[in-house]
Amino acid sequence: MKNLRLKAARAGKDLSQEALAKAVGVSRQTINAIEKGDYNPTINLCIAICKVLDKTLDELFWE
Amino acid sequence: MKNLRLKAARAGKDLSQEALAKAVGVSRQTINAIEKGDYNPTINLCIAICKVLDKTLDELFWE
DNA sequence: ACAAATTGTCAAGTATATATTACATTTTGT
DNA sequence: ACAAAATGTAATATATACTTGACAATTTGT
Repeated sequence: MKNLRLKAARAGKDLSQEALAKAVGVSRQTINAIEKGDYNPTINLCIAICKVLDKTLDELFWE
Repeated sequence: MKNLRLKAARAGKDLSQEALAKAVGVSRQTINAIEKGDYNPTINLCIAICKVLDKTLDELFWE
C-alpha cells in the first residue's frame, strides 16, 4: 500500500523525490518505490528519511 | 550499538529470543543480531516486533 | 502550447538482510 | 554441582533491498 504520509511530508518540505533521495543517500527509484509501497525499506533508511522531513518513525511508518 | 530497549521490552513480556523470533516469523539469530546491533532490519520486521511487544516504532527504534 | 522538471516504470546488476546448521558460552532452575 | 535452557557467534546459502541507466508519462511554469 502507498505511503501517502511520506509523500505529504516530502511535499511539506518542498522536496522532489530526487532531492530527498540525495539528502538521505539513496537513489531516486528507491524513494519512489517506498512511496509507492513496493518494498520494505530498512529501519536506518526510514530514520534518515524521518530526520530530513522532521518527522518520527511513528508519524511516517507506523500504521 | 546494542538495542537495549528491545531487549528490555522482550524481557518485559517474558519472551526468549527464540519465542519472539517464532512470533514474528524470523530466525532466532536475526533477533539476536538486531538486539546486538549487528544489522539493520527492515521496517516490516520492526513493526512486527513492536506489535508482539506492545510498543511503537518510536519506543523501540527511534533514537 | 511548449519546455522543463518531476514522477512512473522496467531490466539487469550488486550489496546486504535473513535462513540454516552447528557449536560454544552463559544463565537459570533444582 | 548439575542439567537444561537461553544466548553468543561463525560459515555458507538465498531472498530481496537498493543501484544504475534508460525511457515514457505526467505535472508545472511561462
